[in-house]
Amino acid sequence: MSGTNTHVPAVLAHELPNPVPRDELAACPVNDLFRRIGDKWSMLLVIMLGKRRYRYNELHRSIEGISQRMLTRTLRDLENDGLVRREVFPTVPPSVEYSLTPLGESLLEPLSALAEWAVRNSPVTAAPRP
Amino acid sequence: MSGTNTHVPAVLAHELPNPVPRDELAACPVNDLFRRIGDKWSMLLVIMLGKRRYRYNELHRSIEGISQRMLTRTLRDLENDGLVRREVFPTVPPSVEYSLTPLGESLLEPLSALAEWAVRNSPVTAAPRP
DNA sequence: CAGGATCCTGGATGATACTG
DNA sequence: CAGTATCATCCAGGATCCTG
Repeated sequence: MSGTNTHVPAVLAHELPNPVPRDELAACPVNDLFRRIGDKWSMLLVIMLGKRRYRYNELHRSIEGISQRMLTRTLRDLENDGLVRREVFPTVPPSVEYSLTPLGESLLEPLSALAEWAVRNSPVTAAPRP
Repeated sequence: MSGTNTHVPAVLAHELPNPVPRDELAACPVNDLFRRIGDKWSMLLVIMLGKRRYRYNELHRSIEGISQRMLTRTLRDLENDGLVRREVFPTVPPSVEYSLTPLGESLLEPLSALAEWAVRNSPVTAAPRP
């Protein structure tokens, strides 16, 4: 992380064109990242897999409220994004293990900065939205 | 705690109960933060207001594709979350200026860590999703 | 066990028109 | 200028049933 902080990172401080075109918006790595892991379950899965590897039904049982459909879809997306590794063991019945890739592990670090901020300011931002 | 974990933040490394109950999920500051700024426009607005203060229509013109409805709603939400300050000047016609609160400014910092990660790994994660 | 296939709904977002 | 109000739309996500 940056010791001497230039608050705004280069990509963000970088002059935004005026008006900000839709393509530019879609191309922004930060917005892109958020669109990928900003959904309902991605973050939680990255966090859980950051602790240890899990099997499919293990995740399904562990996360109350997630549907099979969404668990599968989210894992597939994370896999396509290179954050999660899926390993199939040809046993009978089959078993599949999920874990973080090195890229996924590396994401935990900047996530921690955001997490710490969120924790530190949770009293402030805890107010429910209308 | 089951181990020494350098990169996983306390709140994340913290033992997740099994199964993870919905309340716990909703109460997680990180998930909560993402639910607040993880929408389509919040991030961009925080970033833009991190550079300078803007007036309403100035934002409207600057951000191609945003509707008045969403601009207003997003600004209101950010204001309620204490990230954005709204100042009304009783001129005729009225003018309203938006800027970041100190809290909003402080968010730019951890955001930068995430942004740097996103930029550094954008080639990897740039693959379009199906 | 680890999914795939379908159907369906609510909430997020957009479009448009109007106003103090 | 800075919004509000209303209607329309779209899709993430859930529920359910099925299978190699």
